[in-house]
Amino acid sequence: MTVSRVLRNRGDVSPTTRQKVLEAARQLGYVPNKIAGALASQRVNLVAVIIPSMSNMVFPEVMTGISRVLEETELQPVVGVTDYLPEKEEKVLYEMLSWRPSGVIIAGLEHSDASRAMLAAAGIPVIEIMDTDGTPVDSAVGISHRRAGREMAKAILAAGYRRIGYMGTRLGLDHRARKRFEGFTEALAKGGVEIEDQEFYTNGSALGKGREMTAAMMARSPELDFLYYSNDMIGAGGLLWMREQGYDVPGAVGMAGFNDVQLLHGLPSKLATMDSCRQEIGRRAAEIILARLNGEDAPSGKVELTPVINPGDTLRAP
Amino acid sequence: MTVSRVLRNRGDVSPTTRQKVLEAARQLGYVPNKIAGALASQRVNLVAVIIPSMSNMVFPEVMTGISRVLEETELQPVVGVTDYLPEKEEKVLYEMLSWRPSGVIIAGLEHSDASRAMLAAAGIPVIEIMDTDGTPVDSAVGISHRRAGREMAKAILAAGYRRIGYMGTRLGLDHRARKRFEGFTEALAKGGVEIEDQEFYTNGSALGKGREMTAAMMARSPELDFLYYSNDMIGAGGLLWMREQGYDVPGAVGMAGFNDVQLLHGLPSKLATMDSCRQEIGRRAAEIILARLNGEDAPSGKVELTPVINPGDTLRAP
DNA sequence: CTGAAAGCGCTAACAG
DNA sequence: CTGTTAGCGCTTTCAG
Repeated sequence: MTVSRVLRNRGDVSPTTRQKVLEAARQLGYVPNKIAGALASQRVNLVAVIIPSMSNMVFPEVMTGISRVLEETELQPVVGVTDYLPEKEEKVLYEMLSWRPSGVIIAGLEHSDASRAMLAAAGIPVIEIMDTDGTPVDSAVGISHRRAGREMAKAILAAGYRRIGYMGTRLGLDHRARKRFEGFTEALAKGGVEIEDQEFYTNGSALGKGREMTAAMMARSPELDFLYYSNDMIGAGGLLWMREQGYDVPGAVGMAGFNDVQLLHGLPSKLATMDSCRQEIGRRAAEIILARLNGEDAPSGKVELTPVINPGDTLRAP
Repeated sequence: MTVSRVLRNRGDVSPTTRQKVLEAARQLGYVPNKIAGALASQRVNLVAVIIPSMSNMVFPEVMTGISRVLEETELQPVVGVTDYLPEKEEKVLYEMLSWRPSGVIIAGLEHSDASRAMLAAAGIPVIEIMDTDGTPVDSAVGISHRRAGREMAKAILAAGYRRIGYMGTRLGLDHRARKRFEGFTEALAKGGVEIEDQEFYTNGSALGKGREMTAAMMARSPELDFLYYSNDMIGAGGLLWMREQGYDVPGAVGMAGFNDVQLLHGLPSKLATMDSCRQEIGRRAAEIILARLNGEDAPSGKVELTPVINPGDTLRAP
């Protein structure tokens, strides 16, 4: 009835009636039932955002980008976490899709067949974020991690380092870290260089883990002149340790991480890193969803952003 | 019809029919419409979790606690962020309640009248978390921040420090920081000590902010022999700066923060801090929701956890 | 064990 | 401008 019109400020309603309805609603502490509304209108103002992890430094920034854009609209982000597990991703996706969101923003391009099928069949805009090395179901916004790895390798070689060690999360779980690693080794190979030592970890306090792994690696392979980390947190831990031990960084040993984590900007020494454009990825993804929903023909396909190397204090000038 | 029974494994269905239905569902890529289901059954397996911020180190851990418990049930957490703004909290709450969740977990005890009214009228379990200094709408799980402040003040006095400076977020936005500050000054007053210098900040990179503020304060008030920070991040920044400057910590100047942020465990020197029981808070809150939903008469009222001081390397022994 | 029927609380179209 | 009428896709209840 008219009430519905008032509550949604739709259609023409006389100011008098309008006031009456509004008043009554307030007095009753009325909260509309979106479930019924959604069922009737076949529209849900929710955007499903599916990410591997919450605690990771990368996600909050992506989320900020998404929120910034969505805040000015009716749309609301709803977050689901997969813990990097394909089965869990499938479950979370199923669960979210069963609420018929208006769009999906999902991290990564690697999904189980079932997940891809669901995404393709959902009939809503699907934006895969963070990565562009692969084929998106619909659209993708991110950076090429393979290229990121290559660029870093080139910068390292250009700076004259040759004996390189790598530390990172156990590959396989984290496709983007894996791709960076692949790009990295590939570009090194082109320069005739091979990684001399490597170590992988699964979990633990990142800074502390970085220290431990670095200590172990330098003990094992004292000849190394560069340490490349799959992320800034372990890299920063390693850097702290190296400084304490009195290593000449970046003179004798160079170091680099990945992500350009804001949080670490106050450390005494700044690790070389690469900005992963997290906030912009969030923003762009949300914008594409909006455009699609408005019927505009937004770029279906890939949007590849260009990460920039920040040499910090741990990469000597070429 | 029968299909519904199969998909929910409810009621008696012959294995034959069951198989047929399951097969058909898979082939069609059927994803049930929870909207319709929820409308019909008047039940929604969602728990609204409303928190001030995502990037804050505190939230992910609370979320972990909640997820751990909820994972073994039908219930799913859905997160809303308020940015510490009461108006936004109101909006987010309204939005979430309009989806008729099974329960609400919301940070803090301070809410607008409208928010409290909504929570009270929702007719679902409402758990206010993090804080117990105040009157909950329904139940509360957390620590007493006033007491936390007092305990830290006592420990500082016991260690013999007397000339104390405070740095933290601008009070008023963050009620829990405010309460800690109040408890802190109160206990100091009992010991005949007053804060000699204080500084508040609004935003910025936490470690970096800590450095800046600390530098400014030590320049302004070189007589200080203790620095108390409203959180570990700015405290850690301050500590790094103090070490660089060659201060004798904790000999000449003691320092302490709050939260016991895991992330910082790899720093060269460990700030004295107080564990805020974040994961346990999440766990307990979720458990209460579950118990309530199962009709058990779970503790309505407050559950106060006891934070423990971790002296780290920046608080000398008494 | 399986089918049929009646809504859940709203929106969307259409009459007044 | 305002009321009426059908559903939305499920669950629930009640008969077969």
